[in-house]
Amino acid sequence: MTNQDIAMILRNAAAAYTIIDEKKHLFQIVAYQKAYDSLIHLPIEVEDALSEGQKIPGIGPSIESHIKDLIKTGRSKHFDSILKHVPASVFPLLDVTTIGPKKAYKLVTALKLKDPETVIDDLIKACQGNKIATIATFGAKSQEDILRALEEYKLGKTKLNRMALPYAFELAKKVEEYLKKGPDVIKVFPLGSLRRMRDTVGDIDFAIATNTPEKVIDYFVKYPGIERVIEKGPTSSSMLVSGGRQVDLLVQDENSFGALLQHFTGSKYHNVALREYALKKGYSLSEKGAKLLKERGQPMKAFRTEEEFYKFLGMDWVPPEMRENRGEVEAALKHNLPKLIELKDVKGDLHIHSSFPIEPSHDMGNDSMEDMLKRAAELGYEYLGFSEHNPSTSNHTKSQVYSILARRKDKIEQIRKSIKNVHVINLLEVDILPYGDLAIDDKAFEYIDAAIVSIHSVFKTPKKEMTTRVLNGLSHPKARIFAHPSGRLINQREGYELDYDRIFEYCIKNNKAIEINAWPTRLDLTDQLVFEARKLGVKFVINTDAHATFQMDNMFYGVSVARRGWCEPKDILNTLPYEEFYKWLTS
DNA sequence: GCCGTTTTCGGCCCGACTGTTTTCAGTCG
Repeated sequence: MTNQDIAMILRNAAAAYTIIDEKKHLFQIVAYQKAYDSLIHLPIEVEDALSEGQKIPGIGPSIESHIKDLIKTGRSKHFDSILKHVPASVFPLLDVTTIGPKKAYKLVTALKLKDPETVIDDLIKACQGNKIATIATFGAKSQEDILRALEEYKLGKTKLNRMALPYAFELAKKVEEYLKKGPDVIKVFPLGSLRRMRDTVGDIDFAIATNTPEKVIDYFVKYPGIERVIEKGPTSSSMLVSGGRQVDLLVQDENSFGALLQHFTGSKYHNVALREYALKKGYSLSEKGAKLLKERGQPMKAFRTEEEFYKFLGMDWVPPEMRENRGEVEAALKHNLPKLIELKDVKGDLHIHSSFPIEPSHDMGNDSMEDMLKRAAELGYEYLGFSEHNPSTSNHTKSQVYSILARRKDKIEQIRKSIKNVHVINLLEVDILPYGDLAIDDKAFEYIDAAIVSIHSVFKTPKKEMTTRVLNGLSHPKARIFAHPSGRLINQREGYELDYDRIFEYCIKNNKAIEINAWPTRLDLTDQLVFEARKLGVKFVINTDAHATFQMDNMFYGVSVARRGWCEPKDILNTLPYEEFYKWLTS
């Protein structure tokens, strides 16, 4: 049973309780939803976490015992007894936007839809047959809305569908440019998971400071790429834009804009933690500001900036990337938040594919070493590491591999003489083969300073063997960096399975680094695992894996992953000056 | 059912928008 499977059972149990008796089960519902969220974001398998006695947020003794039943037997008496009160056809509808547990239940019971496999299509037919409008509390308009939601669901717009961060960035940029030109727009900020730099983003959220909200919202829904208005009120609005993506807008005056920024940046659980803390201090927080609870009629305390908002609570300002309720609230109260790494701290990029004709095992870079170095200088780097893929071993004899690498070494020596403003490091991205051998032999290693090692084949290897494979690959003295460790491609490919605890332990013990790969659809290692690894003391290198000069600008995505993992400069080896970094690399 | 920020017992965020209602329920973020 996967984390996802178990999470869905928790979500369904919460929905079932909502249907059965929401008031009676209010706090179990919240608890199950929290546990669901926690499992969805858990970077390792829940089975492993529990068997090692790891604490998972939102999972206490009761839920833990039910999960253990599920893992052991595939069933849980407890969840079965909750779920049996509700037709199974309710649950698929929960992924459809605008449909929650209550509506789903009303619909499937009123229409006698029993089959979870066909419930979506059955409901579409019911809408087309005008069967919804006659159900109590439904009407013609809600029938129309449900039909549209179902059709959009069929096209891929579900509650779970999220886009990779870089696509969200591109879309947000377009909308932001439009919004900035709006009437009476004082400030525009993209917020939500985009501002927190999550690897995937659901909706694109914006906040605008203005003194004429109606005008701004009218302007918002005239966006040229709009498909339809989802909702439109006096202070907020949502629209669907082409491509089926949702853009949300909140609007507020400048004087209380700080609270709005804070609110709309989230995350939900960060905000809940803040508000629960404030309640104990006697204040109720919202996007409007802070209200003193005991003195009714008192004006709302407004905040112009986020800094003022946090300061009011006795907290330091929390960088958006940290707002996931992973302990940042406590740290901000104690004034000991980490001083997170920033883009300007990065002094070099070590994973660069140039167009040097290395006749590689995989793809080649587009631009010359000289061009890549020119860009490195513009970015203010002290050093750049070339890490082309190793020469293909199926198309070359060993001696051909040596001679290619010898030519490459000569080329690098030559460049080192002519280009003095950036230090050049002679690396190579070497495949870890299915049984853990590296793709090139010891003699070939003599032509390079050190190697990045990574997996590019046979992804479906069982966890234990995959872990051994990686550790074998890393055991070579010149193998110093484990690149894109999970192999995942966002929305395209799940990563392979690894025993990360063993990998992290090995890296710490043997002075190896884990790469944070900044390739926009990789963002690998993932931020949750960076968070765990950093706590243990793992060191990282942030690399772009650039195959062209412009891709070297992706470094900020990698820095964001590191920031979400609470990394400070000391955790990231390529913040070291050249001499120190090179010393580590070749030690 | 979870959790520890005045708490191991007694709390549990807050508000906007829509549709079908004549005062509210449901969904969302």
